[in-house]
Amino acid sequence: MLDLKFVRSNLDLVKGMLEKRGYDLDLSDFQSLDEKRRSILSGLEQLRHRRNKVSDQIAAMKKNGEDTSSLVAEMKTVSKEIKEIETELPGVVDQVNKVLMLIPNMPHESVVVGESADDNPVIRKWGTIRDFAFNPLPHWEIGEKLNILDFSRAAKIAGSRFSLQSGIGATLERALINFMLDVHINHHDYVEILPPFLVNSDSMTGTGQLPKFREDLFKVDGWDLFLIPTAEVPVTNIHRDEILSSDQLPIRYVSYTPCFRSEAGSYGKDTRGLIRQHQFNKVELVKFCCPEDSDGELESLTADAEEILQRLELPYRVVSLCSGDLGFSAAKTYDLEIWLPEQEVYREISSCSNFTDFQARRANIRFKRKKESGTELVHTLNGSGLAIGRTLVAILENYQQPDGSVIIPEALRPYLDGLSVIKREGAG
RNA sequence: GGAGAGAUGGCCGAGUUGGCUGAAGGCGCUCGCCUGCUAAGUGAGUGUGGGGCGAAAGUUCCACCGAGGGUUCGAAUCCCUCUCUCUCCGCCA
Repeated sequence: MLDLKFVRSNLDLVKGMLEKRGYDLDLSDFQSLDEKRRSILSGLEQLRHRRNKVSDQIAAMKKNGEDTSSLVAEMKTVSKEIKEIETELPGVVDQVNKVLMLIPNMPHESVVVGESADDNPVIRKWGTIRDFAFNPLPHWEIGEKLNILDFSRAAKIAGSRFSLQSGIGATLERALINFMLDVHINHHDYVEILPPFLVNSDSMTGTGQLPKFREDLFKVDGWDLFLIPTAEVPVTNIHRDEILSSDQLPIRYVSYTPCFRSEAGSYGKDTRGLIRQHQFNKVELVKFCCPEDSDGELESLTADAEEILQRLELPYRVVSLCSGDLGFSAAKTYDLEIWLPEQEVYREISSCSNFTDFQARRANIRFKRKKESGTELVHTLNGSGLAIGRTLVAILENYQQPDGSVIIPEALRPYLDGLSVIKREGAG
């Protein structure tokens, strides 16, 4: 969330931002609500001040054996009054917070104003798109023919939007996870994290999934636990309610987890294949840094994710999300989009964002500079590095051969016992 | 799941007849002094959040001793609920 003081003193700026993002949020009574909160609070504090003073006085008088009954009687009514205000205040505070929680982050100054994904500027392209001498197949056909993907049995076991991989299809998934982790750990200086895959509502609130996006989450019945929609949630919450030291920063974590999303509101989209699933694997990059470093850290985080695609020799492009396409918490986002030859489109495979202090304020993640008093909020960033399932899709589709086999990118072969091509195996 | 113990500042750790305790003491850290380096010594300072006043340095008020409620003029201290940690038993990958 944004800083209350910032919103209070820059209300017009915030309203203009909402418009650029295409948000319909009414802030007209925010000011009066905030003033009401403050006036109640200061009245309460005056009463409490009086109570503290007189209580001390009573203590002193009792020591001297003086009669305190009239003061005690007076304080009884003051206490009652305090209690009344104390019951009134949380409601008003909640109202202010509720509004504050619904305001998205201020976009970075470099973010282009636009309405939708069509307005996202392309920053760069990498790799050459292969010229197919035959009609390339979609990955689900390739996978089923190779007997490594089985969607109908996945549906029997769990339902739609689940997948089952077998044989080399399962091994390839595991190889991709290890390959990506190794690159980020050994070449990019990230620390590996294996977090809980279920988290409580405090954590979901800390990273912004709650309260606004509850319907996107799977909840465990009878528990205050949710299945994580991304490793961002547990990993960012590692430092919730902590005060870090500036010489610890930047902190860079990489984490493999499965991700669970209800995909509410995406009926009819990507109904076939691995693109949109209730459960998928992802290697996530998460950073905590000083405010002045977050612009640079976003560039390097994006480059780290790109390197995976480069090593796998998969053609992609980088787009910068425009104001209308930008996520709720993000100040700036680069999407990595992979080329899919069958559909002849670029599809998102990674989303790298700088959240500035927006998540940190909500999750209360602060740091202290050496030789300075006071605390500041850290900046948080994260990005996929990468989505495993979609990478598998990209490999199957971009490396498919006329005979139905699929060449394995060289960088991955050490993780597959040297295997260089996937051919049909085993009966199903 | 059963029985018991605990939760205090960056860390350790006092504080149970309720009342100058925002909290002793220690460690750590910062600044100064001293010692030709290092170590030791020595003096001072050192929580967070919010409100008011101030251009600022600052000043003042309120809150916070796991979380939430209660008793009381007054609670870190008493009562209730919850969460977490530890020990023992049971179960289990």
